[in-house]
Amino acid sequence: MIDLSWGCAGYFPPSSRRPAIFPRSVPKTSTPESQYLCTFSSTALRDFHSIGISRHYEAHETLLREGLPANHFLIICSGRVKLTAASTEGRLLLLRVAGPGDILGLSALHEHTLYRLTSETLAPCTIKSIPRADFVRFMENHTDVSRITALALAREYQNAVLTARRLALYSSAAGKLASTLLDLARADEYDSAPAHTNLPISFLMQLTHEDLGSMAGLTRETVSRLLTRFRHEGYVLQIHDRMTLNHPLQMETRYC
Amino acid sequence: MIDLSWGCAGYFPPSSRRPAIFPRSVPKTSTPESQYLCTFSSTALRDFHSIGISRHYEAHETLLREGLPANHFLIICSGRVKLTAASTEGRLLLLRVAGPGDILGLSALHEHTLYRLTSETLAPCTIKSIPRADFVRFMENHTDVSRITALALAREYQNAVLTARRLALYSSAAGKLASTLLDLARADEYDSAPAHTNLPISFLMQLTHEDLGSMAGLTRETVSRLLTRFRHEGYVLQIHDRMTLNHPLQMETRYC
DNA sequence: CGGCAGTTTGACATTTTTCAACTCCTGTGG
DNA sequence: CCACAGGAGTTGAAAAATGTCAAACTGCCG
Repeated sequence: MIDLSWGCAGYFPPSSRRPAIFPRSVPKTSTPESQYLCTFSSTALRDFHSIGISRHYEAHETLLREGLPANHFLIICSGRVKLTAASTEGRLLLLRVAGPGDILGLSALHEHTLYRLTSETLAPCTIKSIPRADFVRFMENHTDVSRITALALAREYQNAVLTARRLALYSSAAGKLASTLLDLARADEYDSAPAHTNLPISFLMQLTHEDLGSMAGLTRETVSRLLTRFRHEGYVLQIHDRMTLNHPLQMETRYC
Repeated sequence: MIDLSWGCAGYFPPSSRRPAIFPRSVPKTSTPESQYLCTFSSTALRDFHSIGISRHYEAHETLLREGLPANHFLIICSGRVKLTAASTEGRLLLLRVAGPGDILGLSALHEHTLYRLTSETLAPCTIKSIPRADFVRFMENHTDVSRITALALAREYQNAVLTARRLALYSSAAGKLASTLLDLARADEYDSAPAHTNLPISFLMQLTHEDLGSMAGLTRETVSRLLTRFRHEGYVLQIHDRMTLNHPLQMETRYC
């Protein structure tokens, strides 16, 4: 019998006052070709529960810290985790918000390296921690785990490239913010559909202006100003936590 | 007998007038634990030559193009390749210069995706092209290939994160350029040594100001101005193609 | 020698950051 | 129940920095 106590159910606690949950939808169908560790699609993963230690974390706890030796992999079973990099002066870069099935500490694939990102829970989380050596052995014994890990890494890589792109290529603040919003919306709405339609996209915006600034490389005030501008221009409609991008394509061609 | 025609010798053609080669030193010792496909350390790689097609490329040819379907992996056997992303207005982001042993097109790990970067030869190159499906099968049959690919991906990931960090966290142009130079120097000098000493670091700077600008997210003119400033302040010494960072640590704390 | 690619420098314009003040909302504790 | 503190969002004005445009300089190669 497969241990499902790691179940990656789609349930998330009601959003607290402090926003900060950016929901990436859980894969709709758990196909046999699943890309996520916690979905247990493969028989090879049956002994997944035999390694590592699972733990529950409260919101706003730090899991990994940038600069410390990378000796563990963490697998998110439930909850949301913020991945950031910090500068000495307190400036932050928010790379992404990870969810169930995501693997943290992938830097640890290389021996004797340091974590490059800090990860911090946004909501209560269940997270499995696996020592580097164990996970590497686990990977080598199970082709599937290997594949799933590679895919996770590839996702992280793509995301990092996208972030770098955004920061470097869009010289204007408006471009950076617009591209950030579009990425968030598309990541949320379609988890796989690549088609860029011009239909309005609606999604739960649970990041603060400050968080958005950290993603786009802007200050809080600039984000605020730009959002009101986008609103006036009809690109953005926001009701409470729900943000709608009315003309995604126009917005993209106009600013990006 | 192992086919060594893919040999990743450390030979690079004399630098052409147009600089642009950023030499990352080839791993000094080919340990049994080698991290590079082309070193043939593993017996499992003996049939590496049986798949894919090898080809020679001249300088300034385009190998992969951003936005096209990702259906091949390329493995650099010799030469240098520039990885860039472009915006619609012609702005460029130079993510890194890849060398022998590096794998291009890693986006292709996910099915039905597009290349996210354009790769372009900087010098004459020998490059092996492997269709997606073949390489994936190859990976699944050989644990070592799988491991090496994962490590390559992890390197790309780290690099992308570093780039994003640089672009987002160092708000001043000086910070961005300084960090770029430090990264280049350290990647060149020590391929593995993580120790950040304060000894002068000297390396072959074969990137144009424009290339540097593309890495740091700055314009050519700004790079020029900053370099003269660094020179006056004694941080940088440049004789022809050889650049020396005299006080790496001071430079880092001063600007980064 | 001419031409080209890369570099340097100046003046200027534009943009975003910075600093500061103010509002709104929520959760807490008296 | 109310007052208050604190986080988040908004807005304004001024400052600082980089981007833009333009022109001249350098060294190399044919």
